[in-house]
Amino acid sequence: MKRPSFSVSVTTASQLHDGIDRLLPLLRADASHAPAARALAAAAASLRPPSTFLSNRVLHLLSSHPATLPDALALLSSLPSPDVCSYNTLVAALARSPRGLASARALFDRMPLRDHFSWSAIVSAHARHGQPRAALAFYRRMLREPEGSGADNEFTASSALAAATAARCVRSGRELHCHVIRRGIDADAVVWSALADMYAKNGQSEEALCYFNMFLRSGLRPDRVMFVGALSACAHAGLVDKGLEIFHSIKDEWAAEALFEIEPENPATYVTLANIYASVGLFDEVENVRKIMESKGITKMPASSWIEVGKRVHVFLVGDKSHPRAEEIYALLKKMYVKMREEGYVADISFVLHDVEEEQEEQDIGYHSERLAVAFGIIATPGDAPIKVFKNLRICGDCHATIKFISWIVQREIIVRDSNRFHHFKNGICSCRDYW
DNA sequence: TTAGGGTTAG
Repeated sequence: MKRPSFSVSVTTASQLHDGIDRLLPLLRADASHAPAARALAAAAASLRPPSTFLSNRVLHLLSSHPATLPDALALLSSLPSPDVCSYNTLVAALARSPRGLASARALFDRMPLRDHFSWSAIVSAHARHGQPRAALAFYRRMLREPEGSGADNEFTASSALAAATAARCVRSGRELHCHVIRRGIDADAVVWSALADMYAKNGQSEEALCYFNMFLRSGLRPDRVMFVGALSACAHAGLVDKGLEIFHSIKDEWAAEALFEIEPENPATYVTLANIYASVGLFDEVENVRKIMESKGITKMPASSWIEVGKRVHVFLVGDKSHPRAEEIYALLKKMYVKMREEGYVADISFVLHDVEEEQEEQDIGYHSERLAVAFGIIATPGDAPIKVFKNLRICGDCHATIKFISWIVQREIIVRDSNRFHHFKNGICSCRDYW
């Protein structure tokens, strides 16, 4: 396979910055870009006047792959007075490398000054390298030091929580949880994930799932780490149904996003995604999808249904009242709904995308175009003829259930051809047997 | 004015 090529022929600072931006992802993925990174570093070193910002970015570049990490260390020791940011870059890079903990620690100890970046790097370094108690000790030391109390934030706290979990130290974990609340740094997605993981492993699955719900309530999309936490909470507590529900929502989210790669211009792609968001209560995301469609000028075809009566085609939209016999149509549907309720039927409003009051939702769904067409068919055609309705989009689940019911009440055969297939409704049963 | 730090089953 052809590799993206990269050549260095840069002179100005802005060109060097641009070069770093382009080279960083390449080097991360592939050590064969190491020579290019070294050439860029050499060019940056010869730049006059020297720039601290640029040399720190070069440090970041070189430390992004184990192959050039020694170059980064050499560069650091060649700098006359490396600032706190230069040190932090290397401490974090060493902490990421498999055997770099001792060197990270040595460098941390040598630092003339430390800030919250330094502390979170050293705490997470120990947690990551299987030394959670040392990580907690660093966190406590940080809180004691004059420079350290200001360094206590979401980053250090999430590392400390993970360390308490790894150390199986329930008491430290609880203390940290209280501490985080007192400090007001508990409104953070990564802290939530760390807390969820901690409670899942403490055997408090309900508590763990609270954090998953926090993601949903706050309109944030749970990321892969949160999903892992929520699923393992379910696994530990034997919450099979809840676990499956979460699992399916992941699979649906992944599939819908893959659709954008394949068919970014197809309105159905957006509608599918919006439906999935709506089904898990992420109404902010539903609204976002709508806005994206609007900004791209992608419009969804409005749903319409039609029926041929007396050599004329009668077309209906949702909530349509323009038909001359609209009053009779709505009266008939209302009568049907009363009967349905008597039979214990409850409208399934999950098919409505908007986050509005429930009653309004029931009304929206109650007058979908296919029902209007079916109702018109009942009042406008003789009692023994089948009612044939067409719809440009797929029939909705609640309409499907309703038309089944209507076919039973009025004892008429109703045929609905939607964008996917034919549905033959007779005696309260559909030919698709509810599978379509 | 920039840049550097966090959470993870099986």
